Amino acid sequence: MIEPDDTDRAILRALARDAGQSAGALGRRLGLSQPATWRRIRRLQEAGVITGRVLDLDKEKLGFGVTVFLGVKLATKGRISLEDFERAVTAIPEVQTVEHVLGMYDYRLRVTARDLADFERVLRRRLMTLPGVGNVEANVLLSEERRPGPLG
Amino acid sequence: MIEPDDTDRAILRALARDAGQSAGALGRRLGLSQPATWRRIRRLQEAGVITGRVLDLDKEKLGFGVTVFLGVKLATKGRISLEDFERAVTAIPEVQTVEHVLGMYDYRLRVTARDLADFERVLRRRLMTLPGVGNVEANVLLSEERRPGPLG
DNA sequence: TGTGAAAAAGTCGCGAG
DNA sequence: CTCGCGACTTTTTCACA
Repeated sequence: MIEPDDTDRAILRALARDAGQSAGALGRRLGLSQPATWRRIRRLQEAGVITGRVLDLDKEKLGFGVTVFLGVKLATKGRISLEDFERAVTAIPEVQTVEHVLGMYDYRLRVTARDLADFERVLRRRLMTLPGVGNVEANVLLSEERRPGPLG
Repeated sequence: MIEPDDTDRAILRALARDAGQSAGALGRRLGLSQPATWRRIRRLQEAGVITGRVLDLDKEKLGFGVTVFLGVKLATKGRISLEDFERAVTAIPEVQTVEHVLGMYDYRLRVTARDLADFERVLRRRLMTLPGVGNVEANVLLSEERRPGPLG
């Protein structure tokens, strides 16, 4: 575990809001020179704290208006079963996120489809036929708000 | 809804993998000139398809080793109740994501804490006291894999 | 759309605190 | 060990064909 100081935290906080801003503008706001700011960002990258920059896309405008969360309970839970399930679910392009969890479900999936008819197709032909699936529960996404998190 | 062509989709696909790469390098790979690539990116931004660039952080290295998903069922579901709940939950810094969903639960929350003891504190003092909460179900995150999604 | 150029940002080395 | 300064490189951004 790494120990970023307050300045690093301020940088992460700012970049978490908008990763597109320049190190110079950020440094000016923090009273730091551009190279110093840039060096800290790179240090955070090399330390593995920043693992990457990702695009935030409006999926509705791309024609994917339906997002469904699936809670999956496996029927058989040997090690082979877990690996089989993960390999099979990873091959489904509509699955955006695979979360292995502890609790009422074994896996939680985030699935994106063009519409409900498209989702039904994915559900019936790909998801329900996944190896080892016991019970499946679905929640349709109405709206979502992402927040900075504890370090923000 | 927007109609991006194949080139736009290739750009989005590439940027979804790594939003940090330059328009020039991307254009070279796609056989497009640098300004043309950049103009397409900016057009996608202005069209609202690209809503932002976000940092991908390793929360464990920042001392937040525990992520828990909460499924929340409200006891009372009037419009006022929803707004009260959303306002209260948004004020909790440990809550990273608030998803309003349809199904077995009314809301799904992604909560980050330093460890299980810290999570218990948040759960007892902040989450269980949220207005209108009926039933709460928790899943502890073991591992997570994000995939490019349908357009990737 | 491509080409070429200006402006801005990123990158590295050096000396100071 | 980190900062700031200056030079150098790359990228972004714009004007024009």
